Amino acid sequence: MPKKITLQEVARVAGVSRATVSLVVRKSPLVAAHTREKVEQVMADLDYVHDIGAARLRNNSSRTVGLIVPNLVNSFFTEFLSGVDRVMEQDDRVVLLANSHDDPARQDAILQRFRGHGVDGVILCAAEGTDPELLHKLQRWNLPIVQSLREIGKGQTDYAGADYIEGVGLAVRHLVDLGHHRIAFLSVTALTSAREERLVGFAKALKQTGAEDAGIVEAPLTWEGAAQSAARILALDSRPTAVVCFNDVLAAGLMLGLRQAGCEPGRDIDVVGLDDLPLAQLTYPPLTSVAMTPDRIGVAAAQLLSRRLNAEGAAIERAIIKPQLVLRESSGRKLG
Amino acid sequence: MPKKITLQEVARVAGVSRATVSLVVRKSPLVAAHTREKVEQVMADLDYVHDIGAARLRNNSSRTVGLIVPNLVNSFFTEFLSGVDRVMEQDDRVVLLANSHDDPARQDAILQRFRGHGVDGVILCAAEGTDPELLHKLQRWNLPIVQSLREIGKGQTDYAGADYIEGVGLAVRHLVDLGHHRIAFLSVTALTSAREERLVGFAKALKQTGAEDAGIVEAPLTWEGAAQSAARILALDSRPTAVVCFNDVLAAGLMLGLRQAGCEPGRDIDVVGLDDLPLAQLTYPPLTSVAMTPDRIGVAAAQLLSRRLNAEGAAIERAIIKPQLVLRESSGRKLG
DNA sequence: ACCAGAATTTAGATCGTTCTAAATTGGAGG
DNA sequence: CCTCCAATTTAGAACGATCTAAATTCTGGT
Repeated sequence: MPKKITLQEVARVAGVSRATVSLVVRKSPLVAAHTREKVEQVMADLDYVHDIGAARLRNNSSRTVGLIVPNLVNSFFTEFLSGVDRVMEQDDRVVLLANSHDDPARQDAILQRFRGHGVDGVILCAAEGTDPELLHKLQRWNLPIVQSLREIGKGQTDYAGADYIEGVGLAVRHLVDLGHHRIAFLSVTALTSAREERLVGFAKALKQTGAEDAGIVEAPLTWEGAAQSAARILALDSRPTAVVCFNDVLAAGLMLGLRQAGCEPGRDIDVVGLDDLPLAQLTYPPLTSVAMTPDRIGVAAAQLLSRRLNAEGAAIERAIIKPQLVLRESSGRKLG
Repeated sequence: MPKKITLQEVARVAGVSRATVSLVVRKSPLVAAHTREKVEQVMADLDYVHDIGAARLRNNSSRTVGLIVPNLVNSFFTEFLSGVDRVMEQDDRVVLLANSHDDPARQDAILQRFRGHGVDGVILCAAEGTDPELLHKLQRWNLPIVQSLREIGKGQTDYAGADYIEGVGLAVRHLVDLGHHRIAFLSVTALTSAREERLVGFAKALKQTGAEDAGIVEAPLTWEGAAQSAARILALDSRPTAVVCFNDVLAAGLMLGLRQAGCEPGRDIDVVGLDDLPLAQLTYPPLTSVAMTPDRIGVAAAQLLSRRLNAEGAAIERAIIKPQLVLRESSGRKLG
């Protein structure tokens, strides 16, 4: 087993001091051009790798960030993840990924683990039921944090998210434009800021347009759950002519359930989803949805974190991505 | 800014030496019960966090593994990822995630970055076109590696994957059982072991069952590409009565394209996918698919890596997950 | 040739841990 | 009370980098 190549070793071969090699590694302008060249040559020859862990010990920057998501099966989060990764790679940082499974205890454990690994900062999509006290703890730990997609302790940290109030508004206004009056909302049982925001958006849009709230039905966040909720939606006192759904997965499940109940989505009842995941194009009928571009949110979150890592005391900032309505066939036939 | 709590500090407060605290942290049986208790109390009081980076510097184990995937939008990979993460969390390791975007150069850069961060090992889903020489490089670097889902240099490293030969076989046999004779295969353009394996499986299954190869059509790995390939499939010399698809995304796209061409999947032509992603349940008609349980593959890959990290010189091992046919409505009506 | 000041280079301490080898403590047996 | 051995505890040197402050080498101007 050949021994590890260290700064020391490179220095010896290049005939300079450790400190000089260190400067070269960090691309300091202090070192003379010809020395730099020689050292770089030697580094290449010896296949030297800069040990970032050792460096962090001294200078306190691990070029590492933690990312905590509540879930890895929903492609909304994975697209988000993809956006984060892209920016971090560009920034030459590495992403430590962890899945909280929407469990605050697990989330705590993950944060401790990340702390132990010396991450420079964390992007957090808070687990359902997270105690807002967590933010103070992070502050005490001096761990820079950006929240995303879900927010606890509104406005206390940087935040990147989508404008779901506007998103639901787009959906409702679209339906009203088509002539709908009685609109239902298919929500979820999980208590997150994501849910609250959409409900607020729904109420607001109804008031704005004068449409009638045909009822809010809750389902677990799976397509099966949504399929089962179809019956409950069809049984609402004032039967809705259109349904806005918490997200595309629920919308897809709902359409399945509706069709099983003999009610054809897009003809007998209109359905609109939120998020515009790829699957929205593959359902039958293709699903009208409001695009939330999770990858762009991921990019925004990553940029917010980079900014904060570079400028310690920067003011708290929010990046809210504007949603966009994407018309497909689950809604759109003009009504009477 | 309160100064960082270190072993030294804990030792001072507890009235013991640094070394003793270190032993407590690592749960060594050497330390006396009452000392251990006192030290643990102090650690809790001071909110001490074990600096794993510093530890690694001395003992060479970072409790960190790298995971490289070629893609983060395909939910096959994210379920895989989810499985890996679960095992690693249990094992108290942290996952460094990176996306190679199927680009070998980027993949190289990622490996260098991981090396700099001192990962204990890597799980690699090799990018398309990766030079098999890479394996030797990794060996020289002394970096333990497990390949998964895609394999370069067959049999040279641990590998976890699905049995796509058998998977395609299940699909074909199912179709033949239904009475199909002329079966086409919708493949992809990307040159990976994943593709080769399926083509082998297709050829083998045809021979086995005596069914006729109605043609192999290639599409880019997107549902749009697959939709466009529908026309080409319908125009094959010997028009197929059933199509087996590279994966569910292509199958879903294909069904869309077929329907646009006035050909109803599940009635006029049967379609079978591979992978059984969640979306297979949401397409119309619901897609018959062969379940590859990517999360289980992820679990297997993670376990292989753990094993290797614990036992340096272990023999090379392969974990091949058995596929399972899931019947839905895109195939199944008995033919003449 | 000499000197000030800029441009480079460097020695040595330090980051927070673990390792090695040795020191200390405590009991049992004589 | 002393000896010996096992059970604990510890001092001090690593690990591979960066920082500080000081030393050295270059300049050009006189």
